[in-house]
Amino acid sequence: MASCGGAGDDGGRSPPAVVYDDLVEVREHAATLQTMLQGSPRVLDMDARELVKGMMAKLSSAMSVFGSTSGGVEASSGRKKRSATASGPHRRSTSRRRSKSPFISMVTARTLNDGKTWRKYGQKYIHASTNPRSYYRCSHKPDQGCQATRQVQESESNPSEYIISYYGQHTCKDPSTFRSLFIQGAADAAPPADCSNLISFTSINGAAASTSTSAFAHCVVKEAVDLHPMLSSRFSNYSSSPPVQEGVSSGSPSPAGHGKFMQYAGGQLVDVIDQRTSPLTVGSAPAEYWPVAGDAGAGMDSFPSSPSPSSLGFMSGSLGGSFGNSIYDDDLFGFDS
DNA sequence: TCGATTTGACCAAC
DNA sequence: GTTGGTCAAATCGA
Repeated sequence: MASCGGAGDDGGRSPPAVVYDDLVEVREHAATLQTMLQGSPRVLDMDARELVKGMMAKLSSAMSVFGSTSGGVEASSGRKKRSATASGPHRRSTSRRRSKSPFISMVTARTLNDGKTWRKYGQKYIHASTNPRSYYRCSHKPDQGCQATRQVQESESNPSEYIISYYGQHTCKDPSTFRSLFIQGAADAAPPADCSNLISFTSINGAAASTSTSAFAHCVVKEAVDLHPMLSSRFSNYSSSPPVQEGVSSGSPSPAGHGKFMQYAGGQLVDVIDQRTSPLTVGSAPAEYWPVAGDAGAGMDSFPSSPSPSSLGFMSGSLGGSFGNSIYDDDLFGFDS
C-alpha cells in the first residue's frame, strides 16, 4: 500500500487523475478494512493500522496535489500590473484586489456563528450559483491587522446550510473567542458518541457497518494523533467537547458513530495542504474556527454522513471549486452504496 | 451618533 | 470580455 509518493511520482499526469487514482486506492483499502473488521472478530491490529496508514498517506498525497496546484493561495507574480493612472471618483493608486490569504479550509455549517467576530464587507452573486456569496473579514483587522477572511455561501443542495471557506489565519487576540477544542480522548477513550460528521466508508447494507466504522474512525483518529505529536499534546488536555448537533444533515440516517472523523482525519490532510501557514489544523477548519461550546449548531458540525458535493467542499476549496463539481464526485467518497 | 451592513463600482486574474 | 474579490459611500438600525 501505500506508497506515500502520491503526487510526486506520477510522471506528468494531471493532478485530478493522480488524485482520482489515489482515492480509488483508498476506497479499495477501506473496503478491505471493512471486510477485515466485519469478517473477523480478531483483526490483526497491525494490519488494520497499516491499511489506515496507507489510506491516510494516499489521502494526504491527494490533498497535497491540490494544495500544490491550488489557485488563489497566492497571487501569481507574473501578472502585469494595471496602470495606476486610472481616474474616477473611487479610483485609488493601490490595487483593490490583493493577493488572497492562504486557503485554510472549507466547512459546511448550519450557522454562521463560529465563535469569531466577522465584519461583512461584500456580497455578490457568483456565476453559476443561485445564492450570493458573502465576504467577511475578521473584525479585528483594523485594530490588530488580523488577515483572516471567510466566504459564506448558502448551500445549494441544502439551503439550511452554509458553505464557509476560510482564508488566512487569525492573528488577533480575542479572549472572547478563545475556546476549547474537543478531540475528546481521541487517542485513548472510546470514539465520540456522536460522530455525525464522519465521511462514511460503510455500506448501508451492513448493520454492523457502523460499529466497523466507529472502530475505523477511532483507529484513524489514533493514527492522526500518532502522526501529530503536536496534536496529541495540544489536545490531550481538552476535556470539553463542542456541541455536536444531532441530525444536522437533513435526512441523514447515519448512526451516531460517525462523528468528526473526516474532519479530524482531514486535519491531517488540511495540514498537508497548508503547511506553510497552518502547521496545526484540526478538522476541516483550524482550531480558531471551531464552534464555541454553547453555540448551538455552530461551525463544524455539518458534514453529512453521506457526503454531498457541497459537504466535500473543503476539498474543492483548494481547487477553485472544480473538484466538488467534477465528474469524479460520486467516486471520490461515495463509499456508501 | 456610531457601528454594521448593503450595494454598486473598481480592478486583478483568467 | 468575464469573473470574482475588495473598496467605500450610502444606508440601516440600535
